[in-house]
Amino acid sequence: MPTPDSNPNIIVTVDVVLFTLRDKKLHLVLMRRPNEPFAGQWALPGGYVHRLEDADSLAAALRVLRSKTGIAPPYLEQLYSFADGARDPRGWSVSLSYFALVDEAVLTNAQAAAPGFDLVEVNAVPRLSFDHNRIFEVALKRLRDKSAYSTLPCYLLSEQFTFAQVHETYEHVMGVALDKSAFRRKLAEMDVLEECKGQRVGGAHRPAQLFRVKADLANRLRLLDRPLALHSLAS
Amino acid sequence: MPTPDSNPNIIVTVDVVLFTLRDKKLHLVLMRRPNEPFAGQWALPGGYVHRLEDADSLAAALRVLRSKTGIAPPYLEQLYSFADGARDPRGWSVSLSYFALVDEAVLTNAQAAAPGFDLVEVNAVPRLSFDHNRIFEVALKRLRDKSAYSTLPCYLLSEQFTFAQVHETYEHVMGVALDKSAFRRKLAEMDVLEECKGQRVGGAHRPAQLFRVKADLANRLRLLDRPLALHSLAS
DNA sequence: TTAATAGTGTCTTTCAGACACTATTCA
DNA sequence: TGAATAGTGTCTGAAAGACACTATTAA
Repeated sequence: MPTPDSNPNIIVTVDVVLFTLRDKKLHLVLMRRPNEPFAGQWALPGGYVHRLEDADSLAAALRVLRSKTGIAPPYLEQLYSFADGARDPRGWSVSLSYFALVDEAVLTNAQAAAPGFDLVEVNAVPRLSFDHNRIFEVALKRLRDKSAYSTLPCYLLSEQFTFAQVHETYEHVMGVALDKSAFRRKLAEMDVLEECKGQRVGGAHRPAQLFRVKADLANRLRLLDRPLALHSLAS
Repeated sequence: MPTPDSNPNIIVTVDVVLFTLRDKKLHLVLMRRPNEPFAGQWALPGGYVHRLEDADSLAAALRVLRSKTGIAPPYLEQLYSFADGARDPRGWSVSLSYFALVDEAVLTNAQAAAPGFDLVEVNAVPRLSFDHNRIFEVALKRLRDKSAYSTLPCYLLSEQFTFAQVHETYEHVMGVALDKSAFRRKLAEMDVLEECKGQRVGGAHRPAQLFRVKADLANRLRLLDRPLALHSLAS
C-alpha cells in the first residue's frame, strides 16, 4: 500500500559491463564520467532510463550502449539489480545492470568511429564510480561460471574462426587450461558449429579448418547438462 | 547524461515469490490486492520501496514480506528485475523481484497469526495482477533449475527430517524421480546433514534416522559441480 | 511371518582426463 | 626431413543410473 514515503525520486539507471577478448586477455569497456557525481572518474557505460524512449530495461541498455559506444552487442543479458540508498550520492537508486559480449573487431571499429571509451584488462580495473567495481565483479563471475556450461564464449568470436581460437577463447575466459581432445568432443556434441570449406594457414604447418556458428541457430547460446572441466590449473 | 525525460516518476516496487511444500506439492503465497490498480485481484506479495525505511532492495523485500505475511524466510534471493512501461497501468515501473523458501510449518503458523494471504498450488495459479504470472514462472524455473545443482530444497524442510523427506522434497520440487541410492550418495557427499540420535517411526516398519542441517553451516546452500540426474521421468 | 519402509552393495554405462599418436603444411 | 600446429584414438578412473539385496520395525 502506498505511503507518503512511497516512491517518487528513486533514480533508475542501466549500466552495462561489456566484455571482449583482446590480445588473449579479457577486457571491458570503461569511460570517464562527463558529469557529476564522480565527474572525470572511470565508470561503466550507463545512464538514466528514459521513460518515453525506452520500452523496457533491455531497450534502455541497448540505447545507452549505442549512444555511448555505437555498439549493438550480439549478446546482452540482465545481470543483477543493485538498489540501495547509498550507492549514489544523489539518493536512493536502482542500477539495472546488464552484461554483454562482443567480438573485438567490432569494438575496435566502434572505437575508431566514436572514441570516448576505453578497453581495460579485467585484471587491471581501476577504482570506478558508484558501486561499479562490485557490478563488474559480479559480471565477471557470471561470465566465467556460465562459460563452463554454455556456448557463451562464442559471442566473443568473429564470424569465422579455427578450433584453436574457440579453445583459446574458453581458456582465457575461464582462466583454466582445457584438454584439447576432451574440449573437441564437447564442442562437437554441443553441435553449434559448422565447417567453412575455406582453410587457413598460419605458417609452416597444417592449415586449420575454419568454423562458423551454425546459421540456423537463432541464438548461439546452448546450455550443457554438465559443466566443462574445472580441474586443470590456470594456463 | 540527464535529460528532461530522465527519470522522476518511475515506480519502484519489490515483489516476492514465496514457495513452500504442502501435501507433497509445491505452493506459493498469493494475496488479494487491497488497492487499485487490480484491486481485489490475486497478486504476489509486494509493495513500494520506501526510500527512508529500506536500506536496500533486500531489506525492502524483507519488510514487505514481514508486513504482509509476518514471515522472515530463511532463504531469500534476488530473482530478476522486470522493468518496462507497460506492466503497470500507472506508468513506467520496476519490479525488483525476489524468490523465497520456507518450511510449511512456519507458513501455517504465520497464516494462523495473520490471515490475509493464501497458499496456492503451483499448477493451479490463477491469473495474477500486473505481470506477476511471468514473475512466478521465472521464479519456478529458477527454483527447479537451481535445485538440480544445490541444496536449495533443504530450505523447505523443518528442523528435523528423515532421508525420505529430503528425497521426496527434491522430487516434488524438481518434478522428477530420483534414484534413492544415487541420491543418498550425493547427499552424503554434499556433507550438509548430520544425524540426530533420535529415531522416528512411521508405522509397522524400520524407523528412519532423523537428520538436521549441520549446525556449523552459516548457510545451508551448497552448490554442486554437477547437477543431479535429470533423466528420470516425472513421478 | 508378513508387510512396509529404511538403508546398502554392486554391476553397468557413460564420460571426463590424460596423453600418445597420426596428419599436413612450409621451409 | 624436420619443425610446427591440426586433429584423432584410446586407455583409465570416477561417478551416475539401475536395481537387487539386506535390515528393522509393528502387527
